[in-house]
Amino acid sequence: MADPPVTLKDVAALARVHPATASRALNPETRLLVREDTAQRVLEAAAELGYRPNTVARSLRTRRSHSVGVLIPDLNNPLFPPIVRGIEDRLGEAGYTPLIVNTDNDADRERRHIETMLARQVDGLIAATARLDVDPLAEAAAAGTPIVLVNRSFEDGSVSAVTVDDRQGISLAVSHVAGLGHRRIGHVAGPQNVSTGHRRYLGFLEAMDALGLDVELEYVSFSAAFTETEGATACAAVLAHRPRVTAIVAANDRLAMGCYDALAAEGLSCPEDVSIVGFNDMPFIDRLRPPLTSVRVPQREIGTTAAELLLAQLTDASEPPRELLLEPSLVVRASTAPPATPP
Amino acid sequence: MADPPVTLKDVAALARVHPATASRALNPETRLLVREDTAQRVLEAAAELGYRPNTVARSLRTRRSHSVGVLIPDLNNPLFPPIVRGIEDRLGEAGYTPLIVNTDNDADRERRHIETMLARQVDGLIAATARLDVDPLAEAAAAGTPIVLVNRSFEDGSVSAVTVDDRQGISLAVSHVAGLGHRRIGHVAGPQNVSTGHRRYLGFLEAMDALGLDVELEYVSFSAAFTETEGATACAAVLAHRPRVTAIVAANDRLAMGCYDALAAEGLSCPEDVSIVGFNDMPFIDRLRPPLTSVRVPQREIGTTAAELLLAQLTDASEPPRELLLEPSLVVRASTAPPATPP
DNA sequence: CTGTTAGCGCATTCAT
DNA sequence: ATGAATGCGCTAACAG
Repeated sequence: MADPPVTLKDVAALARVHPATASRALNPETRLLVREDTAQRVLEAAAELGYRPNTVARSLRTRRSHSVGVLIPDLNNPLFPPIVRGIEDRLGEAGYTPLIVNTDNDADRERRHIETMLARQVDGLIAATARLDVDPLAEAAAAGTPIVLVNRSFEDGSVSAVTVDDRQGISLAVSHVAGLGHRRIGHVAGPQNVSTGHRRYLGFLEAMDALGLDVELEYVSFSAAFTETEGATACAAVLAHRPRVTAIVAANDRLAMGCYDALAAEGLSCPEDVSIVGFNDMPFIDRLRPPLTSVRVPQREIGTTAAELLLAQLTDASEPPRELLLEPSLVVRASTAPPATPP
Repeated sequence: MADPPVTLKDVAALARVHPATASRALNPETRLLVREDTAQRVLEAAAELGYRPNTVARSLRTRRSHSVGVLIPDLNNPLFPPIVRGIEDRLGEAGYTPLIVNTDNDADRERRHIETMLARQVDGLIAATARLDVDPLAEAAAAGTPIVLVNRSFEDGSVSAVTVDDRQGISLAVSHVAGLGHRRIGHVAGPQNVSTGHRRYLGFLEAMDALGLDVELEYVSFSAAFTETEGATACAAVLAHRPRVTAIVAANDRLAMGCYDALAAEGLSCPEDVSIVGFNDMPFIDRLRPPLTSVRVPQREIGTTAAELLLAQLTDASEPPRELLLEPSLVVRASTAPPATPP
């Protein structure tokens, strides 16, 4: 059942060498220090015994765990799994293991998780959490832990970050509906204490301005969370204003779904009465009625890029922090159409 | 920047005790062995220095990593994140950390991941992977690693498992449409080399039989994967047969979505011409047109239960393997209705 | 109740 | 090219 695990010493004994030699032979980095044939003997002995190096012991000795903490708000949000996959795949290539946790964007949870991760001697952190107020991460960063932020950044640029160009994304959305002929364009904004919510709101103002369109304050409504019900509430507020908007850019897909609900409640239809654009291009969003036009973000690439940045820092501690901006794109579907002209 | 980390020895020195005493004072389990006031002194010293126990060193000494490997086919499949959350939350309460990996149901990937996890000295494994053929897990089980299977089980019952009662789930679906008056009921089955696909197919045959309904072989079509396109293909095959089915039970929601496509391609509508039932009750499936009737699986509970079973084994090695069957339920929405009676 | 001693498995000096 | 010695940080067994 549970045989005593095979250790380096066992391998060394079978190969009739000193454990130190076995260690050198087994480690690709140091194999050249060992004579070819003895190295071979060690390898064979290891294979025969089914030797599996004890990563824990190695970490204790080398002070590198080859593990990375990954902080995610909530894996149930379909936005994150692809990012996590990207991180996992890239880290895996480099021999690193991710420790994935959900923080629910809760400062306490986040702090506890960071604490246990540091106790587990993670070599670095990748954080996709989005609080702008309280921030346990900043402490870890200050303590010298290599960190890469995802979808957000620190004001002072002291920490590496990979973000999507939210402003450009919103600009794509606004330009699209403007190009269809819409002039009264509303915005169902996300919560402003979340970085994406805030940036997309700013992006909306900018984009409208750049196109020479006026932003009616009544055409902008803020939601308290990225949920359908919040989206519906905010959208209803926008729809109440006259003359009514003919297009709404939502700060994300779930808010956009809420917009669908609000339209339905008003007896309006999309895109005939109001065009809707979402953000994120969630899985299955193309199966809504109507299929949602949405800004696509390169989620997997976000993950691989973040891992890449972190690996660079882990490999070379002198690597300076870098901020990368990834490009979104627009996926046009059936929720947007030219505005109806009064008969 | 990177101060030398605070060790137990530092704490002991400040508290003017031996490191072993400090260790005892810091560990809740052994604190009672230390006099109240000295324990207090140690705690204060630890707090003052910001001591953080080195989990790696502890693991090496105690031979317990307090970590658990979690093998998931693919986090992008919305079925799994809730399960993972359940696992994470329950394990976390007990002081365990999950190591989550995606296997893509690929035997090689799975084997590699298991290998690195064992090298990292995980105390046990939770596996939600579903291959019925090749199986790297069995080896680990044989080697004495505590394992809990999710959504599948070994034939011999030698390993703990928590599964959903697929047969009952399908039975709920079949009974529902039968209760609406349907008699010609089809099944878009999943791949038969995946446990859920196979069990749901058997469940369909059983349920039909139990209701005294005949299974026309032409009303059953097997898909090669749980995807929309496969579902559409399989569904088209079923629809081709005359007299046409009036209801279809799909082996999961994505296949059901494919059924929607196939119906649309035939100019048929749901539920007027054909009722459709899915399985899993995926997020946002209620927002399809029509909202899909589906068998709901208690995903989070699957996770917590699996964690519970594993913790029991970790706490007491003599704990025998147990197989738990969780109950699904039916969520009725608008994709099912009584069959149309010919005018 | 506390100090002493020892060693978990490994990688890295330093000798030879 | 290999062996010997040492210690990463911690906890368990044994004294006292």
